[in-house]
Amino acid sequence: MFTIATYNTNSIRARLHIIKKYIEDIHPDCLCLQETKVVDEQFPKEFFLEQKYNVIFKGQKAYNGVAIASPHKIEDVIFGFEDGEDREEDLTRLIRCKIKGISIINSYVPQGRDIEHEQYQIKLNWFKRLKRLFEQKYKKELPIIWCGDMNVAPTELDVYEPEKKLDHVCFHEAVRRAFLDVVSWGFIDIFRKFHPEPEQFSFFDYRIRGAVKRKLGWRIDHILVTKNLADKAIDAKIDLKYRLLQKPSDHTFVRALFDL
DNA sequence: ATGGTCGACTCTCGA
Repeated sequence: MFTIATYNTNSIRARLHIIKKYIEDIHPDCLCLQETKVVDEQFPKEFFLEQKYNVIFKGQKAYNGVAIASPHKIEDVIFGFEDGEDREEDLTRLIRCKIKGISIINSYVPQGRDIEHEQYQIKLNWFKRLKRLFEQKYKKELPIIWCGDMNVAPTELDVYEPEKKLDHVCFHEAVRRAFLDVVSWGFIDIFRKFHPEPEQFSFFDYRIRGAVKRKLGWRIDHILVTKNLADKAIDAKIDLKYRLLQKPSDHTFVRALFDL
């Protein structure tokens, strides 16, 4: 059995009690975290060691930050794309490694702010760079997991009132096309394989009152896997329970299980 | 219902 989970923490230091409970309950073989919002000197490394987890991370002050934690050996650690275009920020948004022979790519894709904003072009370019990364440095026949906060609802099933989100940076046609182009390299949306039904959301904006109850959410946290892993997948879940345990945060854990 | 809050950090930003 191999379990991978992804969670946008929106400050790892504010969510340690949630992560502790999740590790105790689920004991994921790989936990991919985004928006840790902490510089490396202040990263709660000791917390993970207490849970008997190894951890790799890179962050910056106030924004971004990614980490991968695992009870197993974490090998071949790389930050960023290493494509010659890496800005400082990219190193705190993309973290890659290998665990038990599986290549793991954990990404916190730039949100984009507004379709007119230059940040949106950076976001679209990010997906181009990811596509190139997979084409040049990975082999789709091998076991690979690309997961994280993609800041994209890929289809109209993945957001409430999609007809009103056409100009939203997480649903705009260009961003969906850019994301699906990376997926087309050789990935399967393993969550969707197990849950074709609507209203499966991983993110609820806490500014909207009663968003969970009213099902006003988005599915923007994804786990994509190559065929060889998809064939061994047993189940996938959105662990909403852990969101209800915390002070309003926005994202929750998404998890996939494999018979390995 | 087109809302409003949280976290980090400065006196506001990003989501």
